Amino acid sequence: MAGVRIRDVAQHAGVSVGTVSNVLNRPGDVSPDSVERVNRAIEQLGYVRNDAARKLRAGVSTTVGFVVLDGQNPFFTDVVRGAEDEASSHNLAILYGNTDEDVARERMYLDLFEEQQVRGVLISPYGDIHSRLERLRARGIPAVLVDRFSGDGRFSSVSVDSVAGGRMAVEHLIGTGRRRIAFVGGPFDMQQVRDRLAGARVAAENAATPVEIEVLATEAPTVEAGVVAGARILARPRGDRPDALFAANDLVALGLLQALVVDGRMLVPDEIAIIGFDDIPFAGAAAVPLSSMRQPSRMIGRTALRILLEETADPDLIRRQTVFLPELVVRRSTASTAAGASASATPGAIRGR
Amino acid sequence: MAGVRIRDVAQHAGVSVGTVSNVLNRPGDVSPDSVERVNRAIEQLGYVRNDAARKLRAGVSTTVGFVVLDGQNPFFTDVVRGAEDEASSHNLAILYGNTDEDVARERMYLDLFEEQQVRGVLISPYGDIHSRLERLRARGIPAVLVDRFSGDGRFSSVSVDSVAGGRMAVEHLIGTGRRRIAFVGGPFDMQQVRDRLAGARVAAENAATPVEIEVLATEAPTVEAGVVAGARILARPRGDRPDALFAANDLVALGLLQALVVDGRMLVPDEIAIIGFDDIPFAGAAAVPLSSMRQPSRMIGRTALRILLEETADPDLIRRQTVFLPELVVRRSTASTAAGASASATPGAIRGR
DNA sequence: GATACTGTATGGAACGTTTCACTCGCGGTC
DNA sequence: GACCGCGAGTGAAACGTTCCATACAGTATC
Repeated sequence: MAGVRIRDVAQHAGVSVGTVSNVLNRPGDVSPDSVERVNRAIEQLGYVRNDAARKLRAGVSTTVGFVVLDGQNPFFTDVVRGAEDEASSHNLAILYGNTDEDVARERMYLDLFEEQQVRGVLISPYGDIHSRLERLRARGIPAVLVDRFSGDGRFSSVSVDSVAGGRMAVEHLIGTGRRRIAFVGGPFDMQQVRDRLAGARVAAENAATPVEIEVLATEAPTVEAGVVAGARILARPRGDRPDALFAANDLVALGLLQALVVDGRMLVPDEIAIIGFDDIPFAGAAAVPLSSMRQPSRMIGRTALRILLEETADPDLIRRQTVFLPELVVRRSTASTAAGASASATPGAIRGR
Repeated sequence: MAGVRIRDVAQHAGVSVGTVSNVLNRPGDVSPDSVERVNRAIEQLGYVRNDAARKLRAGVSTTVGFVVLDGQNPFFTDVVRGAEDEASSHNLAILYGNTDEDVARERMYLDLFEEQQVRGVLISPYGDIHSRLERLRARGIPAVLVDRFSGDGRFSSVSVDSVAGGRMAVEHLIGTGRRRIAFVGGPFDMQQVRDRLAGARVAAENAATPVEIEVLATEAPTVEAGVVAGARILARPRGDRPDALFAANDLVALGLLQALVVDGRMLVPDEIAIIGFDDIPFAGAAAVPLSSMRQPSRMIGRTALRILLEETADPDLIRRQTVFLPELVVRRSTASTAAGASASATPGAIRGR
């Protein structure tokens, strides 16, 4: 179809096929004169390297797979963006797969990527795929876990310290005077969800005055699930409601926010505070600007890809867990009740008429 | 590296290499008995097809490229999701590239995808790449434009009628009693931006009472640019401000919304109405829930991929432009001044205390 | 009984690159 | 002047599939 092969270039430039290949891959080993002639021929004929043949013979791939848990989540699109930046600087393309928390899809993409013989796989895992990843590695395809700590150290990982994040979030809530705190999120087979709750509990236990953490499980960490959970909270008698919500991520928090309106009156932050996790770009633009735990998402992507490349270069490289610390970003959704009046002074705060 | 090749499978199953290949590709042509034996051997040996070799020989690729203008924009992540769904049902993987409105990146990804010999390319173009795409097509790689109408019909395209959308948006604004309308967006070398403005002008001209459309150009269709534009509007004396803003997309609209707060008082919708475009999931969760023109984003992705596959099957297929009509979604950000009091009855509306 | 046909299965060529063992010329060294 | 080493280039094998021409056995047709 394409028509112009390396052989044509060689002929046109008056050199052998091998020399053209050398120009392409190790220009230093070829005389400047030949390099020049070959490059001109490539230019003139519009030659484009056939990656399939290259991959077949050299066994080296120019693509990296990225299996993402939730591609709609701005946090992940940021992570992907970081990985993409790093990848493009190495002339790699990204094979992208969105699992939407579906084990079957996850497996499908890993199969697909294995057939493709990608250079490596970045994955924010959902199901238990350790053995699947081991098999990939046995075939020379390393994997790096993204947004998940690899507890047993079998794989390198890049993540944020969710336990610390959970602790910081709840410490902040307690610091603003909240005492009846609920954790809203799920499913609990997601490591991050468990960790954030665990951190929350640590903060609760360490508090000077006793604090209880109630758990409101959601089916998924999505806006819709947040809305549902918010409605359930509203359905309770007033005195029985929590006075602060720690959402497993910003999507859930945004859903809660949407739901917590009674008779046109927004309960946040005066009756109920909300803090999310991720600090997605939309958190600050929400109905009530959302406090959140910021993750260095692009950096996570970049770092993960870099580690992946190091492991492709040396498969026996010792695994390492990279953990970033999240950063508390305070906005109006956790303004303390006492300071409620002064909240209107907060930039970007919204006071109704 | 992988180790187990089709030859091993053949040996293990006691058939020839050709037969295994037939089982893999045309199981109907092989006796049930052989199919069974081969499949068992594949299972036992853990054989995985080498896609590079397959692609090299058969000349058929199992990946599709998707070059996206702005991967952070939820509209595009939705479109990608739609394409991905369709792709995975054909056992295709998506090579993903985010150009971020950068001509160099755009070209880089097209080069990369050409080397990869993808089955086809889905692209929301930024620069002028018609000739580049023609060349791809000449090499057997068709392309379908996404979110952009192909005026000259050289390529198939899937998009939303931006002119109609712009018209509907401004008609709505006029219907709520606004008269001094500004269009906020840019850059104007983006087709969609131009079209939306053109539609807005049509609505303004058709209005019973004369309406002026002011144009506030932004550098990019982003939240940040929206914030900047909003600040510029605020800087004007009150009487000189528009009473309605039509933003080129929801990101810009969200930025405007963030900026339009004076002394803690939100000017939207009472003094200034805002309507966006795309109806991204976060539009409804914004500070003031955002009216917007909804695009069937997933459907756009699905459709584009389907058309692409049809064109790979028959390259001489006549090009076609698929255009969806956007849908007006009214929320609080365009509540009419007169009806302002009743706005609190709108579900999800937020009234301050 | 010869012929044609059908359903299966086979072996080997071909896809376009990379890589490796090799050749060739040339200048330097003993 | 024989030998060595080196830089530059060559030619052919190999990567793991797919596909095609072919073979073969069995059955239907005349």
